[in-house]
Amino acid sequence: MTTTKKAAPPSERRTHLIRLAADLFAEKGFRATTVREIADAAGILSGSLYHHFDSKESIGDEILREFLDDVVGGYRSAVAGTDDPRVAIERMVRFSTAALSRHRAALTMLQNDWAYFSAQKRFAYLRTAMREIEQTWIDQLERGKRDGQFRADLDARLIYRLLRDILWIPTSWKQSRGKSWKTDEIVDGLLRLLFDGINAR
Amino acid sequence: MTTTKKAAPPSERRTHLIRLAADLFAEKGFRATTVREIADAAGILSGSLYHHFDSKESIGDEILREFLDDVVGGYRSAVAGTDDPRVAIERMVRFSTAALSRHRAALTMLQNDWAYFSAQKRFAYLRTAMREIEQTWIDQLERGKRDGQFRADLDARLIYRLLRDILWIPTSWKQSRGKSWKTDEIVDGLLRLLFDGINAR
DNA sequence: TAGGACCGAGCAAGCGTTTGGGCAAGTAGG
DNA sequence: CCTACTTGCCCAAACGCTTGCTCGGTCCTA
Repeated sequence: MTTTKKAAPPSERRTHLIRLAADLFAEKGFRATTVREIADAAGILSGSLYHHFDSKESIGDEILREFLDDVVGGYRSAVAGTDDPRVAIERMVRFSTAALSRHRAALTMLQNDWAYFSAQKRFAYLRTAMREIEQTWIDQLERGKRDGQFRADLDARLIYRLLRDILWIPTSWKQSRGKSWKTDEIVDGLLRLLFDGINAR
Repeated sequence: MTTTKKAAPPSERRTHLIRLAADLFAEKGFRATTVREIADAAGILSGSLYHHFDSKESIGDEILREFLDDVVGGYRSAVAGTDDPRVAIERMVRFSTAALSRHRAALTMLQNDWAYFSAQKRFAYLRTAMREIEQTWIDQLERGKRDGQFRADLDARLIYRLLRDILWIPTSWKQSRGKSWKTDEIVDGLLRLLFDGINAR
């Protein structure tokens, strides 16, 4: 026996089911979504899901992995091409908003059910990836301080923490009734706020 | 029969139980916390809780009401004393961070279980209060624009949305391992970021 | 005729809640 | 001072329902 029991053969149907599940996770969170709801969305019975997945957690696992791979890869290439921290940060901000809207489900899951996931060994890679992401941000902020481009009294870690959480805020606005902003408007407003603040002059 | 069945007599024990429940809600959210966990924390059986409350929702209701009363009242008196929008906003920011750390449970509940609560008539006051809060912020921001104190191209509603979510971010950092910031550091960093951005000069 | 996709029915565990009763501390009445 | 009754708090056991998941069998397609 050299193979694992169920290594996740990526059939077309399976991929579609994950997308359906992700849509539900994006709105209600992971724990608050039931397997029966997922099955309903797919037009099958809940038990039939287990022909494709060996557990509900496996679905969540795949969604989270895809998200983190995307983000980590994007950040690496964002800082690769330049040594101007302001440029790098703007790239990271723009990439983040795009990536986050691509992975709304992962975001909601991390926000609502972080305690649930991070407590399991199976999801240890969450912490690993988060650490690399944090380091990338801090490196750029510190570099900007040394260059004299950013304020010298800046607490890089504090700013990172704020930014990290700020960046994924607009993602949760998608279905807000009334006027809604385009992604460009949001990211521009955000960048302006980040670099210059709200003061005139 | 002229009185309601169970109008919530505020006994001492009852108040204590609410506090215990709030601590759990603050860490796991409302739906993810079970009545048995609350009872365990109090050293009693789950059924015994129903001597004090008629439902789990009633506990949540009381926590949310207290929070919103606090915030709405605080904002009213924050804008009352001055007609300088920059002063008013700084007051609101400082008051918010204080209030939010006083009501961590309510915050987590609104963040994790907003869809659950806002769908029920019983919690209609949530939307009402939120609307007043939003209007208060927007009024001050618009006033600052007219004064020429804030950038004229500022989207007040967008900035409010960002601020609202940004402000309650640090509250979720309470038990972050490693270095943790004092509330003053956070709010100062936040105010600096808000007004001036991260750029030098 | 073999295999992938699904059904139908059900399981154990966990959920919020109900019910009936026990036990101690107070408060009258004789 | 003893008794009877109320009141506040809690236990023990269970209810009906939902949860994630299992399993044998059936259908369709190739």
